[in-house]
Amino acid sequence: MGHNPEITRRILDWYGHNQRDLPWRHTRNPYNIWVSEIMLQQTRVDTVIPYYRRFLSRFPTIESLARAPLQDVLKVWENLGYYSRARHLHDAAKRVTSLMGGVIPKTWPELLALPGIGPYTGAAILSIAFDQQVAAVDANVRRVICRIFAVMERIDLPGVQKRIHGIATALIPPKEAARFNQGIMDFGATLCTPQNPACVSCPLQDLCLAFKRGCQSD
DNA sequence: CTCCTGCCAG
DNA sequence: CTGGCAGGAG
Repeated sequence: MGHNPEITRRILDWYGHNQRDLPWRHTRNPYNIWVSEIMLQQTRVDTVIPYYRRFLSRFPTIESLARAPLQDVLKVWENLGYYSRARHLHDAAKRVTSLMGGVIPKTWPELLALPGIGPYTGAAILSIAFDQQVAAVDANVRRVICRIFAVMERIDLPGVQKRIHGIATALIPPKEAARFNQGIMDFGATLCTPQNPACVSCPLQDLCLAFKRGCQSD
């Protein structure tokens, strides 16, 4: 579909020089990655960091989380908002511990069956923690791809979503899904932003169809 | 599909 | 103060 190794190369290269030093980037522990991804839903990186640290120091393993009373979990989650995320996380930890021997599943259907894990979070865990070749497509990735490939259709149409996902998948370099997914997300979060993207300093400027057409705001 | 949640920009 | 966002649930 949109297989373009040059785009991939430049994103990886950009990421190599510009990646943010975030606590969850120092681990591949699936439980830690999972906690970070749940917290990152609808919540900014800067807000999440202290909660992530505190949560993992209180509940360092999935078993310790599963064992804890919900009230304790909610207490650590206090003021982070979207408390159903904490309830679902706790619920899922109990299921994994009691039904799956405490091992976080490595397959799409098993992961998606856990509460709080949808298509995005499932793909993030599979790629970042388990090195599987799946695209983790969040709002940042959608925006970046729509710009580079000048996807002008309404982004909420299922067919368009499918096409974006196909492009994202085609861009993943062999064996590097973890780095690429995080790279393109960082790229969208810090450079190819919703408003006022930094096109002047963008390493993809000459390949970006939206820039070429002067419509990066659409 | 519609709804939900809190934050944050307008 | 309103409305848009964003990912998942129902």
